Formats: sequence, structure tokens, C-alpha cells
Amino acid sequence: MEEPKIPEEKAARSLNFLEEIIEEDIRNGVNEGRVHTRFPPEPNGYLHIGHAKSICLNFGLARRYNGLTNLRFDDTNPVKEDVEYVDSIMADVRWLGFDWEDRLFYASDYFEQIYDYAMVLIRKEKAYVCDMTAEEMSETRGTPTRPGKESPFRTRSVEENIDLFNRMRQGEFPDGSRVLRAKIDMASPNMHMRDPVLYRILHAHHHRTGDQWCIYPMYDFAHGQSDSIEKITHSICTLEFEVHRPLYEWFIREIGIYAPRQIEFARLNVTYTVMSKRKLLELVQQGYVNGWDDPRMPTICGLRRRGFTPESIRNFAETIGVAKRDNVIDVSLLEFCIREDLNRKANRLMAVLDPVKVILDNYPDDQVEELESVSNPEDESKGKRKLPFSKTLFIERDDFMEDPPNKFFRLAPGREVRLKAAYIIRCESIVKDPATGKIEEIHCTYDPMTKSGMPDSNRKVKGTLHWVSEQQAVKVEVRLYDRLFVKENPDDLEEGKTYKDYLNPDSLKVVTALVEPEVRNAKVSEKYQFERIGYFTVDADSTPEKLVFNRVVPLKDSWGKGDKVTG
RNA sequence: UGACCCAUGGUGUAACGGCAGCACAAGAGAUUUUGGUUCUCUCGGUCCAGGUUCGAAUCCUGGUGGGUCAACCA
Repeated sequence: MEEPKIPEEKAARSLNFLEEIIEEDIRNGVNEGRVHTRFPPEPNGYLHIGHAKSICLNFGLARRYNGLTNLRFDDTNPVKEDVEYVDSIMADVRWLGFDWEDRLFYASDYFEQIYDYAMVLIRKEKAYVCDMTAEEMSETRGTPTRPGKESPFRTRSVEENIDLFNRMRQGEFPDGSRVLRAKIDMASPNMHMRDPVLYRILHAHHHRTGDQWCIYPMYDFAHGQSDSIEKITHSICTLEFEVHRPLYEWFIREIGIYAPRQIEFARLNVTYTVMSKRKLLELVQQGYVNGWDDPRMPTICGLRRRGFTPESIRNFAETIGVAKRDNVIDVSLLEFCIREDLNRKANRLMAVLDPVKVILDNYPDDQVEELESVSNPEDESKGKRKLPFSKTLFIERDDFMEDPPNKFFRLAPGREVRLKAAYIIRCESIVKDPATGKIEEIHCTYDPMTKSGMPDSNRKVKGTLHWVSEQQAVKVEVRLYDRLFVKENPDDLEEGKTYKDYLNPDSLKVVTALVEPEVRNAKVSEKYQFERIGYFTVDADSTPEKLVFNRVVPLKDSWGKGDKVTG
């Protein structure tokens, strides 16, 4: 995969608000003009397209301003985290084309340091051990409109707090019996400032620190300090952390350490899908999809398996821009980005998804001709491929109509069409199954003088069809994927419904297609355009006996709307 | 019923007090051995009310609408 690069029009393009802030900081000599970002996922799930936006932002900004980007796992909650997720996240970031070089970090690397920070606060009488239960704490926290009540343990002495906190670490107390809290302001209009929990007791095995700890810092007490430790200059995060910023700044100030600048942006939403980790997990666990990398999932691994390229996703991230207002991106923009990329990269193949037999009555019975067609009209360097042609062919069932409307450019009784890279044929008669009325055979005559390349082949005909020769056609499995939900915003619920009520029952259709023999050279993950149908990629489920193709996206179709395939 | 954030075509995103532009989508046409691609064109927008100013999408005030915040989650 090629390296991501700043678009050439970089200089011409106007700046987004993050770039403006960073450029102003550089101008003002903040951090000596240094730019250092980080991508800080929690390893408790798979990355999705929304994370891709954040990844592209963080790595893209650093690249643009000659800075660095760290990959840091915010692994402060051992009960939810796992190395499985660590591995998949690293693979996804790399696949997207980004490199954190030797700067792979974990918040758990800083546990000792963070513990020391807690001690600093205790000594300054800015933190205390609280023995209230979770319920009591919840009751005394107040509401956004009413102040909370101070904990009776708030006035413990520094000595007692140090002793208790140390004993928490030594494992003397059971889970949930005590916490360390910051002493800030129970009446603050910002709920996060109402003596938030800093440490909780959790006798849990951590994927990296093992059983070394039985107390773990809360995300809020680890995230900002981790950024500080790594000397991050610009901490880019999503909008919901805006209200946490005063708390992070309070910690940094009270502890007295380097202060990164946090900037929040609006998270990505895409039509016809859901983005929350909880819902994605539910779809996987309850079997609505076949795993995290199901090609219908908005996960990075799902998109990869679906056949999206890193370039197309990066370009998507660039195109959607970034701002602070809530947004829902039309999935058609994502589709545009992958078509644009695959149009110039994917070799063409003729594949018939819903075949109907065509017999050329005037073609020699046993003759097989070898024709040629360009592999990719957008890229001559891809050369040509061989195509066998014979008396009995298959075309797409809906490329024929017995009684067509005016604007139908394809085959119909008495009408002529071109067979791509072959001959012009005319429909003479049809044979139907007497019982069902289904068309079984379309009898045509071909014009030998119209072979591709011959002068007569330039004759004007309305339509050009794709086709395969019966004898040489290769059967493959084709998985036709469509949007996972039928509703633009599955979270916009009607009375008594859940987002799962809007699942698209036709999001996957499996058909057997007939493909030209060239398909035998197809390798897993390669992308092809099935001419006149769409872009497809070879799925890892393929075996030497049977290739499996996933439809990435259909071609734009200004004739039929939506799916051409009804099989 | 508090604090904070946000508001530009259908969807995104620009315009930094001086002609509201770009992309996707939608529609029309040209080209085409893919009803693809490419090219041309069209449709369509500053939430409302005041104020400041020669001039406001932009600054101020007040509304309205949307979002976020009350895990020992992140």
C-alpha cells in the first residue's frame, strides 16, 4: 500500500479549525513550534470508521506540521480489555497506512507515575479516601441543576489518607469498599468537578501488568496525565470530553506538570449504520452479522473485508472535513470514494450474476474463438486479457426484455446489441418454459463482420452487454452486500422500537455467478470490476475449488435503481 | 429546570467585516464497445429578532432549535 500523503492542493485548500489552532500555536512559539499528537484507543473493541477519522486527523496533522504521533492504549479498566483488541487495533492503524514507529505506549506503563500523582494530591489535601458505597456517592452527587453534598470522609487527615491509600494498593480492602477522590467542589455546575473518583479497587488481572495492581486509576485520572507524560502538544478528542477538560486542567495544574492543549471535534456519523461500540458488539454477539469483520460492519476490518482500500478511507476522512457541529455523512460519499479509487485500480472482468442462455444460431457449432479485451480502460499498462467466445453464451437475465419500454437499450426481440469485445447480435426468437413462462433460451444471429476491431464493428447500436461463454465459464460464489439498516438513522426510534428493528433483511444475498476464465487468476483481497455491475473483491473464504467474491459497491446506475440482481 | 458546546443548499464543509464557494447527492445534456468513467450545465443555503457598521454568514444582545454532562466505563 502506498504511503498516505498530504493532498497536493494542500496549499490551496482552506484550513480546518484544528489546523488553524495549530498554526496559531506554531506562530506563537508554543512548545517551540513542536506538534505531537496521539491516537489513544481503549483496547476493548474493534476500530470503526469513526476511529479512522480520528486516526487520519491525528496522524495527518502531525505529518502536515512535521510532528509525531504516538499510539497509546488507554488500558485503565482491566475487566473490559484484552490483547485481542490491542492486536486488531495495531493491525487496523497500520493497514490504514500510518506508522507510530517506536512510539507505542500504554497508560498502564504509567501506573506507578499516576500513583505518585495521586499521592501529590493527597499531600496537598486535594484528594481523600472515601468509604461511601457507589449508591451513596450517586445519591450525594446531586444533579446538573442541584449541588451535591460533601462526603463525611472529605476531612480525613493527610496521614490517614496516605495510610488508607497505601493499604488500598496493598490489597487490604475488597472491591468497591473505598475509592480515592479528588477534593474539588461538590457544588460545581460541572458534574465532573464534584469530587470525582480517581482510583477504585479492582482485584482484576490486567492484560499487561498482570496482578501487580489491585487499584486502577479512572480514565479521567489517567488520560490527561498520560498525554502530559508523553509531551503531547495537541490532544485531539471528541466533543463529549469537552466537559472533562476543566477537570484535566485542574489535575495538571494541581500536580504541576506539562499541560497539553485539548481540542474537541464532532465525531463521525454515517447514514444507514450505527457507530456505538455497544451496538456493534451486540450485532456480533447476537449473530446479526458474522463477526467484527463482517463486510456489512462499519468496522475497519469489516470495510477491509468488504473491499475498501486504505486510500479510499483516507480520502473519505479528508473529504468529510472536521468541525464542532454534529454531522451525519451520507454513505453515498463513502461509496463515491471507493468507486473513484477502484475505477482506476481494478481490472475488469465479465461476470453474469443471473444468467439466461443465448444461442447464436448462425455460429459454427464447435467453434471457440479467442477474443481480447483491455484489462482496465483507465490504465493501459494493465494490458489485455483473453476471452473465449462460442455458440452458446450467457447474458444477464435483465439485459433482455420481451416487451421493452422505449428507453431500454438492451436485447429484445428483433433488436441488436453489441456483446462487449465480441460481435453485434440480433435477437430472432425466444424459447420459454411452457409451464412457468420463464425464458429458457434466447436465439440470436451474430454478424461476422462486426467482430471487435473490424470496420463494421463501429456500427451504432444502443447497448453493449457483458457475457460469458457457457463452456468456459467459471462458477463462483458472489456475496451481494447492501446497507445494514433500512433507516437512514437507526437510532431515531419510533415508539416501542429498537435500532435492531431497522436491520435490512436483504443486507446479504448470495448467488452463484458465471465468470470469464480469467477469474481463475484472482487472489484473495484483489479487487475487480465486474463490467456493468460493480466492484468486487476476493474473500478469504475462497478455496481452490470455489472462489468467493464480495460486492464492495455497485456501479453507479442511471437506468435501474438499486440492485440489478434479483436472484 | 443548571453549566458548557453548536447553528451556512438535501448532506458535509469553506468564506476570518467587502461578489456565499467546493464536494457528495439530485436533475439535464455531450462523449462512450461498461446505462461505468470523463466533460458541460441546472437545481438549491446563511435559524429568528434586534443592535454595531458605509457594509454582517462573520461582531454584540436576546430568542429558538440541536447536542453534551448526574459509571467505582472510556
